[in-house]
Amino acid sequence: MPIQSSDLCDCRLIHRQVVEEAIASSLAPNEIATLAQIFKALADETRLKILWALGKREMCVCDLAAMLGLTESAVSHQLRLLRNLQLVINRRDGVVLYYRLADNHVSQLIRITLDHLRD
Amino acid sequence: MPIQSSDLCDCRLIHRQVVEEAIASSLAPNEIATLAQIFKALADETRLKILWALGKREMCVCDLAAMLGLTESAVSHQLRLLRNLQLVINRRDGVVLYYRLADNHVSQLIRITLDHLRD
DNA sequence: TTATTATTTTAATATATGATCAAGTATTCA
DNA sequence: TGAATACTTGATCATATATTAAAATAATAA
Repeated sequence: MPIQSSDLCDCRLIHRQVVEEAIASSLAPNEIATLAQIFKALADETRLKILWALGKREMCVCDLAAMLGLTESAVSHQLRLLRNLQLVINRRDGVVLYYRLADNHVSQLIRITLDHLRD
Repeated sequence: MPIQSSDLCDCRLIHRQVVEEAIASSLAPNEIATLAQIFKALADETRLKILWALGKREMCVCDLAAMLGLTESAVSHQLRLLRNLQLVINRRDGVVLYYRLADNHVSQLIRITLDHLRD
């Protein structure tokens, strides 16, 4: 089914083949969605600070709240988001929940991006 | 100036030293801000698709709009955001503006993140 | 100059998001 | 059992964001 310029935008389609190739080599919808989710998780200063801190050692919610100067509730909400994306996991010791990174992928991503910024 | 638990959160400060070390090894505010900005740019499906496509070749606004099934205006708004962050640059050829990636850092980031997702 | 095309910009709107407050749950210990 | 502690959850509010529509710019060609 050929691309109809009228379907696509209100200007003349300048480079039809370029558009077709771009569509052909585009990422799968679920890949785009997952990528966006991961980057969204990193696109907030509070979550970045949490992830950076957990990259060094595990911490409980109260410690994170103290570090960030936020309520435990605010931190807990963010941790839930990170938990749902399986970026962090926790272990319980009595009443205390200790959070840590699920793996080192996120740490790596932050570090790589930092390196890019710094030059 | 020592950390006062009353300043920090409404629970007892469980691991004072952990908090102090976390604060000491935290990223600079401007680094956090810039990181968040970069990840925000990547945290949107439209912008991801644009960046992915521009990673292969330069494209004009109309082509991108056609590829995405969006208005040129919507694409132009996103391109301005990416331009402001110096992630993309453009060149003019007559009436047409061709956009391309400013460098390959962003492409790398997306590729690295994709690799992480895939395993 | 005037018309046309490609793009940008401004304003408006609808949705998403982050923090707070208040209430609820889970675990420990007296 | 009941109080205290650590944390979670749900509701609310204010702000941020993505898209659209309409008007404005910029370059070209007639």
